[in-house]
Amino acid sequence: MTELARERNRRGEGGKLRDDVLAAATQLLEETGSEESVTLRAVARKVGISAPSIYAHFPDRAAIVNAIVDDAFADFNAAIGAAIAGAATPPARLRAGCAAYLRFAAERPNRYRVLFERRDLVTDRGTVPEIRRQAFGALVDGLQECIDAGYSASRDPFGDATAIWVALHGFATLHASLPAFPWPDAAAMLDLIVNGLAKIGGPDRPTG
Amino acid sequence: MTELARERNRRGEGGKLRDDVLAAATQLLEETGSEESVTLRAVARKVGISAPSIYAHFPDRAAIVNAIVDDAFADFNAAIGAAIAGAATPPARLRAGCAAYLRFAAERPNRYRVLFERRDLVTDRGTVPEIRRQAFGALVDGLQECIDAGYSASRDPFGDATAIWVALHGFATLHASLPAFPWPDAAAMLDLIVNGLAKIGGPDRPTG
DNA sequence: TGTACATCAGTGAACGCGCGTTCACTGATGTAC
DNA sequence: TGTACATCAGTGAACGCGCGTTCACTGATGTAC
Repeated sequence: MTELARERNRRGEGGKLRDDVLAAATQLLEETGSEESVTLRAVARKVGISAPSIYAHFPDRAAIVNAIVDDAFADFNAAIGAAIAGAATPPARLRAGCAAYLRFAAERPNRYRVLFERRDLVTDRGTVPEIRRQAFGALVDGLQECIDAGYSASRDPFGDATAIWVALHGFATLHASLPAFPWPDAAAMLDLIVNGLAKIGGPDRPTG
Repeated sequence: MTELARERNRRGEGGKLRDDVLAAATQLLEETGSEESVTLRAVARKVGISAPSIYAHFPDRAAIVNAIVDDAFADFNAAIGAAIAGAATPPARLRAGCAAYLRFAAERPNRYRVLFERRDLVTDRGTVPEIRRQAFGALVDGLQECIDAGYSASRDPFGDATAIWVALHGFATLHASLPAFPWPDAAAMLDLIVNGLAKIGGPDRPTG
């Protein structure tokens, strides 16, 4: 990650450059928030190598971006998983997961953008890899838990989880795009979203 | 808008080129969905002029994009306004406005993107122009109407309208980005969002 | 009615830039004998 | 222990591209006399 000066790897350790390239590309993306700014030449400058050296490790530019996205999902899943694990009751777990979602988006907006705001997602072929669906799965499971334990009146956990997701995503992205808007704080927004859409009477209290 | 062949405007009608440039830029943006693709040269090619001619009408590239955004908001406001005007009761008006929001986003996703997904929004200086706040204002008013008429149990129309907005936006953008996801249809989503977040008992029925 | 001229709408070439990618290469490092 | 050599990690120059912007200009059009 040093800029310019960099020692050549020893024989057999050429693979280290791959990690350095990925780290530099990630940093570039987080600094600028723009996928377009992750150019081979910018990455090479940051790592301190020449641009063509990257071809030994990635077939093309798109491969770098793709690797970053999987990394970002891994972080995201870990953050949400940790939050859920730290809460005791089903509704607390649901809330904690959603709170972690908003926290991740607020603290690392450019990393969040990579998850769900990429233009080329539309053209992705085949099925979505498990790593990119994991957090949503946890949301559905969390809501199901709330239903089973009598906290939620939801009769369609998948649909209601989808509604929660779109609201969280909408808040996360608009909040980042329009900071001047008089947003409610994240906790208040979370109450509106979770209570309203997960059909939970009040925080941590059974409904009926 | 003809590609390549284009007759020189008569004297005194040079301003027509401004409209042509704007139309071509808009078309370009709607075709590609990417603001970056609205380059002076691409616009010039589409209009059938040379690139420097644009400078007679716009000081720089950013000015073109800005003009497009205001145009897009005008369309957006008109679509929502018309939908609201066509409904009779307060909750029907609220629903119709939200439905028009999702319809606009679904039918013209790239034009919608221009409204709330621009990266450089963050750097916009000063206050947001009225034209860019109008639709949200209508949403708040619509919810207030529902409260006044006894249809909604909301006690914070501004906050609850914000929650509705983020959910609509989240659905619109994710639906466009991830078409392969098993989305509920727009009407079902609308029910979840409006009923859950506007605190309306059922469609078109007073709550208590 | 004719003509000189100002003005307007738009052109074409050029600038320097950063980009992805290719190609032939260099020079240090480890290994086989 | 010394040395020839294969391999590995990476370089530097070059390609053609599209970009925003500048500059000096052209030629048609309308107007004043």
